[in-house]
Amino acid sequence: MPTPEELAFDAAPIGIVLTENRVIRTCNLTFCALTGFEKAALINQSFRMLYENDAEFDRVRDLGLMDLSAGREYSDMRLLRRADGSAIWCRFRAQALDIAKPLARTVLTYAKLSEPAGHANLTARERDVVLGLRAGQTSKQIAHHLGLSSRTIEDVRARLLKKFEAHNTVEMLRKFTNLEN
Amino acid sequence: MPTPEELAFDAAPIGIVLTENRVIRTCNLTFCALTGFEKAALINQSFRMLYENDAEFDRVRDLGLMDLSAGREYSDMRLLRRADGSAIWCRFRAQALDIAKPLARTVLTYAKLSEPAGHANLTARERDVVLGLRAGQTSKQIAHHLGLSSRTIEDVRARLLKKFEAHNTVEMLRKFTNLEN
DNA sequence: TGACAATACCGTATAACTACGGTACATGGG
DNA sequence: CCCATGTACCGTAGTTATACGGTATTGTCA
Repeated sequence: MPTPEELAFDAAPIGIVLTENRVIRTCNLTFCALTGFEKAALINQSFRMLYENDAEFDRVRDLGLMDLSAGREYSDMRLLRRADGSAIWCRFRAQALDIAKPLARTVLTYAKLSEPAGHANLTARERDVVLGLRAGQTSKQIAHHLGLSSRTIEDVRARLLKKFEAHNTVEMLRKFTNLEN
Repeated sequence: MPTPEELAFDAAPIGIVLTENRVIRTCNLTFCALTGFEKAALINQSFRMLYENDAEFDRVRDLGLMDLSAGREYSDMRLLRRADGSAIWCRFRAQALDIAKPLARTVLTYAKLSEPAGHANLTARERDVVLGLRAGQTSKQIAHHLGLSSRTIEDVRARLLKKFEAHNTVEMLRKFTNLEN
């Protein structure tokens, strides 16, 4: 009988790995499915097995150390080597448990990159403006907040109205909220 | 003394939530930090508390049902409401534990959208080409595989060389691998 | 040597996003 | 009634990515 935490860990929509000094201590089923390895083939193995060669393995080590040592998460796009030798693009995230010894215990997540991202694929600027609109700000207020011309905000708003096939902001925000109809 | 799975669950670089019929059964510390709520304030509460209003809550329910019922993960970009009333943009992912009853037990993940994404911010097309190059394919072979002109692949390769400040493919792939120097 | 590959340029073209200028019109509140 | 706001157009301009055409040079391998 698994605990709720174990359930969530194993069935999470992304791959999760706990490493100790770059040795895999545990991983979830999603990570096994991503890599194509059995869980037993991963546990207590060096992460080296998921890299092409020693050089690659050595170089990635120092990659996010600065962020991890500062308690920040580290993230990049990288390839995950699968059991059959193929590789898939993933969004990689890492978080250190002890910022004094970042590699002593690290939690890594791998999420397959799908890119089209589905329904509302908003740009960073569009997300800025949606945030302002939801807060009830006028174009001029949003513009001031972002250091832009209010004219530009109106352009972004027009693009948002078009993307959501809405005729006014209220309708757009409603359609945004349910992301469908 | 937490198990390795509990450690990985709590310290994962993304927020993880287990819901049962849209009631939060458990979540990790990262999700608490994202929302600004204490864990005790979230457990056994309806997910409703993380939405602006009932209408929004009702509408998002059916959003990814088709994917979840098919055993696929569902993913979109959405806002997460925080305890202080502010909202942050997240990459949202959902996976059903039982595809017959998708909402009975669902694991949700929330990852803050940072966008610049760090070091090598490759486009989908650039990732296609990197995959081919790593497999030792020539431009013509990659082009054929992607249904494009080999000339276009050469353009993408040129862009990759520029992005990585490399003078040839081998150097580029080396710099790509360690994502730094 | 001759074919093929990679690199390095030249050019064109389209699309999306960003950012700004102007004008016009409707609507609602002080 | 005026002014602010939102919506809807017109325009320009720059960037990036995509996709393709050409040519030229170098280098390697059979």
